Amino acid sequence: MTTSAHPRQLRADAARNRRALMDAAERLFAARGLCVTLDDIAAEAGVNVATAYRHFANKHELIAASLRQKIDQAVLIAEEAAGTEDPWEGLIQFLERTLALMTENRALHDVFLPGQGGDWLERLEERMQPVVSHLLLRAREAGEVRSELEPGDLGVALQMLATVGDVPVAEPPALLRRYLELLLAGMRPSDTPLPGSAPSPSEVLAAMPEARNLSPRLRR
Amino acid sequence: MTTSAHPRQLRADAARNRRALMDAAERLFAARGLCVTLDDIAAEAGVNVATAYRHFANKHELIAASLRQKIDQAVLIAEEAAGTEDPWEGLIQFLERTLALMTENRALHDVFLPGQGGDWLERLEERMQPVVSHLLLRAREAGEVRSELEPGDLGVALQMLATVGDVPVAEPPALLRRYLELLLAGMRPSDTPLPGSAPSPSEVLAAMPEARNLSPRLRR
Amino acid sequence: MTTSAHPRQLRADAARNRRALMDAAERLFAARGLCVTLDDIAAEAGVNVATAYRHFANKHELIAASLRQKIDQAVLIAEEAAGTEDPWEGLIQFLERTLALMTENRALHDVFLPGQGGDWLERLEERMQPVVSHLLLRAREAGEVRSELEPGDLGVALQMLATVGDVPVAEPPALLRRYLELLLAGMRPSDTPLPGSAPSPSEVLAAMPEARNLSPRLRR
Amino acid sequence: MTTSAHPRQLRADAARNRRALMDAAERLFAARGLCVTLDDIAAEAGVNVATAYRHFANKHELIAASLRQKIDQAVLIAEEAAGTEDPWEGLIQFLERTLALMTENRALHDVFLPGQGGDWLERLEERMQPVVSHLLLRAREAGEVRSELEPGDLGVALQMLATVGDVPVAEPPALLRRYLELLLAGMRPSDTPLPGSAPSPSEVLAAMPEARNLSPRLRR
DNA sequence: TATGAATGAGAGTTCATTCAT
DNA sequence: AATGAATGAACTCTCATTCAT
Repeated sequence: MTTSAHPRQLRADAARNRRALMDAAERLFAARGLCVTLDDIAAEAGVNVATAYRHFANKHELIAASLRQKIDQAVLIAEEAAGTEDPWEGLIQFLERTLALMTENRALHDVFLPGQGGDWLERLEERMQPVVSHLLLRAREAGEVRSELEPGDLGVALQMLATVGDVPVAEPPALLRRYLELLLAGMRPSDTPLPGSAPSPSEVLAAMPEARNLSPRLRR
Repeated sequence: MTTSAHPRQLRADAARNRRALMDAAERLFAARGLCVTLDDIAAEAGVNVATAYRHFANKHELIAASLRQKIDQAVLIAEEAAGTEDPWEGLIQFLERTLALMTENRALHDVFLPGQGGDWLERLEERMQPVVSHLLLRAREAGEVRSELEPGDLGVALQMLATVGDVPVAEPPALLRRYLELLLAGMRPSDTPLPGSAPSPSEVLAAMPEARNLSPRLRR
Repeated sequence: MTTSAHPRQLRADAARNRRALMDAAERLFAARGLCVTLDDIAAEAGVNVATAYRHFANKHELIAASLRQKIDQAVLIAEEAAGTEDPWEGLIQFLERTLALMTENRALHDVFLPGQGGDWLERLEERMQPVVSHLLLRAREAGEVRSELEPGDLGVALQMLATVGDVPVAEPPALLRRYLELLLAGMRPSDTPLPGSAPSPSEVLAAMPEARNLSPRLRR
Repeated sequence: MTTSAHPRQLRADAARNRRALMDAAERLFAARGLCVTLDDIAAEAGVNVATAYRHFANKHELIAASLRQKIDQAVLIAEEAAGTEDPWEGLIQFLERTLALMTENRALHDVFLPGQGGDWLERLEERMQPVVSHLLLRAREAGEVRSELEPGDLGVALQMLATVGDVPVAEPPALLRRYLELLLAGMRPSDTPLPGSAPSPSEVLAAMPEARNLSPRLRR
């Protein structure tokens, strides 16, 4: 029922609509969370709901698309951080900027994802994994962080820090900085190694979504 | 009519139903979050929805009652931890057990709180604050943790760790343990002090609620 | 299921409760119309809803009982008016005082009555009919009113005037007086007789109820 | 979204549905009063409730729309009556035809009107006032009615007569005619003037509504 | 292809009435 | 006889999704 095999190139107006929808979704998700109505998003984009359904099979898909976009930015951030001279600074920069990206959009860390959207998660993993691994290995080899620290740990750290963004204080960035510092301190080499092992990147990703904030309707 | 003003003694069957409702609510909240419908809760409890409304003025009240219960347990945990010999062990025990409590019930960390229910939050703060302060001061004075660590930091740490509970791994407790250890390492005395300052306990509490997972209907 | 054949004499406390319920009903109906809940009435009376159901088979019965009471007063008013010296003054007095009774209680003229309650209507008719007839005949014979005026016309006149009570003016009685006077002027002997004929008293009574203001629930 | 802001041209099927809804509403309001449920109206119209909500923001809006329609007809009637040769006949025609309109639809005289809908009431007054004034002044100047009769009196007269429509007789029009005649007789010039003064038109209008027959839910 | 319109399946809440103590 | 508690059937309104133009 969906446009079987979208041609690579959309008609100009269709592409414009798609973009308008994604932008609207990003704005509204960021402002009001995932519970905004598709009607609202369509209205914000200046198109009809049905048009939204021509571009996205359902609300999940639109959310996924909105996130995918953010994720592209995240990959970029990681790559830039990996290009830094100092391994330790690179790590910090990666965490800080990714965090900023996440907290800009509340949808990004209380998000969704059931079943089918999974593919983009995997593609994310493919792209993210090598650069984050590199970022971390560099730091490990330079003796800046504990040797048992794994890429998955960084993902969890980001998730945990994103949580801090919900605390209503006057200076959110300062608060984030405080707990980032706390975690960084914990990551430093130590005599007592961390127990257990990090989750795999795909497990971390599966957590991010975690279906929070979806209306019951979508849980089914 | 409301929860608070209930007569001292309920009739046997009413008490049974009330208990069944709270248990059902706890189970479903824990399993599916706060977005479960009252119909579902009532069904799970084996009573009619209207019965739920006899016991709780509205959905908020039921949620509040369910949480209040958990919170009593949390206070107890903190008190027991404060009774421990070793300050460091006490801190660990407090964090571990509170965390277990929180992860048992997903409602507890994506919870709510609109308007009038606010009173119990404050009562929680009143009861929790002194014992947690004591717990932390002891550890600080014993030189076990950084001197700039404040009670609010423990609250944030709990929130962050609760997030970890959402990561879908085979051994959730092991994962929690890993990141608890990471945070504990970060809390140890250090030459580079943490920047900024901790949020006040009431800010931390206000974050816990954060209206996540409430059905849009209840957001109003 | 109802107390089959209530003994003439109720137990003292039962009688007290019945009275309390009727009084409460009268107060609340007068103040808020027939849409008040039985729970509210019971609460106002200081008893439980179930007690209300012991005394009255359903809400209709309570309403009926509440009205019956008013109607007894109406009969009394008619009898006193019939005892007046001047026929014309008697008529006026009857209309004025009955009107006052009706407007005191908004339930009385936007009231109800489905099926079974009908018996009291008939008993009302039996008692009211002769005295009103007498009141009117006297006035007709004295040449004070048109000869084609019938008892039913007075009923209709009362209904119409009661409507006036709903107009929100500073001086409701003055307004009533104005239209009473208008109707009285119309009732005076005239060369052009009124067309048609008056409804029978029972038709007038059936109109009074007229099921206005009953919640859909009761319409069934 | 609301009625008022509808695009000039509805699509054919939407217009059909809108019409069906208004017709159904008119039928059911006329037959059972304003307490009918939207579900019932939608069912009668052969559409889903949600469709009703697409056309009318809520029950109030539907009621208002239904009445507005009737009111347009009422203004037309008044204008035609004002165009009559004979002042007295014009007055009679106005009352008779308006009455017929009102009794056709019981919603019209036990109607409502909360808050924002108020504008149409005022617009009604603006349109109705001048023509009714003219109608009455003509008759007064021609010596056909008492000189103290005011426009507001006609409004009250209509309300009172509409009440008569509730009396369940074989020939309702004949009954109405009888009491119309009674009131007309009372309006004729007389030596004893009417006491008090007429309510203002807006007071009369405020009475028409009077929130009768609205389901408790809507009373809020 | 994009739109306006329609829809079914709830969600939260209320109330007349009945059951069990 | 009176109560506390329970209930089922509504009622208003919403939303993700599909149909028809």
